[in-house]
Amino acid sequence: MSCHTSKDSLHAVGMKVTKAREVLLRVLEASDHPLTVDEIYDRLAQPRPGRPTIYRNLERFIQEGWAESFVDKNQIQRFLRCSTTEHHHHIHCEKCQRTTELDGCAMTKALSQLERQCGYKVTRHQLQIYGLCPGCQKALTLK
Amino acid sequence: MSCHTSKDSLHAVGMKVTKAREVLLRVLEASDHPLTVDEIYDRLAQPRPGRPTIYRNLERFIQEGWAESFVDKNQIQRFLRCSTTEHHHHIHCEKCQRTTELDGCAMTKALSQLERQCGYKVTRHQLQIYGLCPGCQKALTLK
DNA sequence: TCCAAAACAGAATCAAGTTCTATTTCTGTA
DNA sequence: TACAGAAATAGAACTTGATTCTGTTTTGGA
Repeated sequence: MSCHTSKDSLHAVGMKVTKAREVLLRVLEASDHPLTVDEIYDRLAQPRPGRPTIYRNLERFIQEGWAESFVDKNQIQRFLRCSTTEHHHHIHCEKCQRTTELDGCAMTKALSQLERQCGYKVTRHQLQIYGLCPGCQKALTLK
Repeated sequence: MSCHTSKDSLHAVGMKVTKAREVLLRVLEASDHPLTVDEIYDRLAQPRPGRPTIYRNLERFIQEGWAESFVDKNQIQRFLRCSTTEHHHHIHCEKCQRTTELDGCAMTKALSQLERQCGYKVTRHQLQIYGLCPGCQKALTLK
């Protein structure tokens, strides 16, 4: 039984194991949708890390590929845990906010075609996909 | 000779023709890359509209489909003029910041395939593509 | 157990963006 | 051309997400 996943991960990349880091990873993992720093803050039991600590560590997590952030439509940064460090995208349910990690990237072909069309050399891209999750679709048809 | 394009556009949608709006549209049109509100502000001759006026009108322009905004990596909102109200994307040069409007959307097929795979009903998406424009590629190979 | 480096706390600060109210500008009508 | 009502602007004040800074605490290897 492995109760030490986060500890091991932290060690593996040479980061010290601190309360703040363990609890932050736990909060991110427990959520099925991306969280703002305020939401993370509210979910932490006292005594809890301060906001600067939260920001600093989330930044580190992103560097390691353990998490991603994006800016939502209210211009607030949201953070979510990723289960893979491979390039991938997410789909967000517009109704319940649930976020699902997608396998791989569906755009590779379209992008190489694009390169030929516009003359640019594509280096990277960001894609946010929004929709209705299966559960919310069902809820709508029942009305 | 049509010197009244912006005036006509404003009338067409029932917006009053004001100095602020004309000058804002002109600044957006004159730039080949997306501008922050501060950059727009700096390009306006005095007496110039205040920041609230700039934000308010850019918002209106976006509603009309005349412009788009996105949040850059420093979390600052940037605005760019669009030549079409059709759904489309842009590619940004990472070196010179130039932005090019792309024809149509290359993702339609990939998204409907995605729907079948993940069970979500896709409602909308955002795509930012980054790369090197033809000019900057050439400049690199000459070094 | 001890020590140096790393990490944290918390107040202060920064700055993008918004709100609010008084004033000005625009445009249709006479 | 003058007027009136509606729309828009000016500019100060405010909100708030995010960062900086300094002194203190924690971590982990020796």
